[in-house]
Amino acid sequence: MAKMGRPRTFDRQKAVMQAMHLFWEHGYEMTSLSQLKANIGGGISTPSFYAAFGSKEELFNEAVQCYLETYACVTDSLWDDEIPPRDAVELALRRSTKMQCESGHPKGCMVSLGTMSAPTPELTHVVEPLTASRSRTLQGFVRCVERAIAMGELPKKTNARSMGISFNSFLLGVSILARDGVDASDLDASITELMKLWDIAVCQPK
Amino acid sequence: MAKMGRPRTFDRQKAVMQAMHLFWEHGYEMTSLSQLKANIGGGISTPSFYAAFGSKEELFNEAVQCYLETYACVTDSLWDDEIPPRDAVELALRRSTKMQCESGHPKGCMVSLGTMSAPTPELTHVVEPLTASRSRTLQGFVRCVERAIAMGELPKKTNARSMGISFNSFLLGVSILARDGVDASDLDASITELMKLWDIAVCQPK
DNA sequence: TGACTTATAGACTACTCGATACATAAGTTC
DNA sequence: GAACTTATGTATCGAGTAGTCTATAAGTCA
Repeated sequence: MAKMGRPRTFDRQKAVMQAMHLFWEHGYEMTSLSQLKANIGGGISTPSFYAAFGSKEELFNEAVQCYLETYACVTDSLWDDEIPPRDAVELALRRSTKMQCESGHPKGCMVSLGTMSAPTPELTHVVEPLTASRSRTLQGFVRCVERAIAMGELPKKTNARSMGISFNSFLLGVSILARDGVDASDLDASITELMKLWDIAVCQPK
Repeated sequence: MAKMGRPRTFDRQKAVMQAMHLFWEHGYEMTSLSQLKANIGGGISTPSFYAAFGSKEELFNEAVQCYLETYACVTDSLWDDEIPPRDAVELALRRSTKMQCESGHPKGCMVSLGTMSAPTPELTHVVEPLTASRSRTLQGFVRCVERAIAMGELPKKTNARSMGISFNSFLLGVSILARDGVDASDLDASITELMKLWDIAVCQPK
């Protein structure tokens, strides 16, 4: 059974993706309704926008959800117990960095850059999914180190949280460096450096 | 000789500092004139604002200059040739991280977070001093590694740019973690981890 | 004192923000 | 066909944006 009523003149799912790119680029507050409307299906009117998405905030939530289900999956390896923990960490770093430098979408990570997306206290709840995602990624890095300790790959005295924070902080910084135009190859080479942190921890006396 | 004309009712230098804190917290675009006016000397009028500072952009420039001359000095060790290069890197990381977590001012680094401060192309020139400062800090880290290589502390085959990017990316990430409320002690411990990157490079075969 | 200089306060400009009312167009269902 | 449902276009809302105009207050200098 087909849907009733006058059909929409634009592709709603495509519109959410376009909105995601705008929010990714400029953040929540700095992306205006005019921008969003202009970039959806070659330009739509205000009532069409509200009929389709409810409000700017609701569209943002959809856009964030869309990001988390697609681009943000580059760090999924952190929760994959079938991958050796060192590989899981390295894979997350390399995949995320590669994605952040890709062309075809804004540079950097929408989740990381979302820190400055809603600077006022009233808007904290809007970016809550981004905050939660950052927290989850940090936990993912820590988890991999803990898994390596449990497996006996890393010594028991290894400080999992400190190591996790090191990897995570590096990755957060990549968003800013990618925005500043640092080459993907340079960032990838620095991951090779960073992974030595893991290797030296392996050699540490028990 | 005293200054002519009606005296200002607020401390101009203090006002620049207050503006700096606001821009630091919310970024350039997201800090409104109303906020700035309300937070200067217990509240000033619009004409007073423009008489004293010229425009929002000019005040921002002064605020950035103020930041660079004060808080941003935490990384000065990177250019101090009297400090051994490893110490210079560690000092920059620890001082900056400590500063970013201090109370009494916004969390994180104004320069790092400035990436999202002016998301539109027309505003690129406004945040240019911040962009330049980020570039300079990256060069500072690379420079320390190069200095260590020249001194024979690190092997000649060390990739200075990769190592520099690793340290710098970590430090950029600290701004986001500090905003997310990660403890200063946890960040400091992760610096201890990160510095092992240097020590393993020292042990590398020539 | 009077001329000069500077800062102040209140009112106002043109513009953009997110969001809404109302009438109409374009489909499906009966 | 008529009833129903949904999307669209025009016009508009009140609030907030950065910034300006005009008049006045408060100081220094001769």
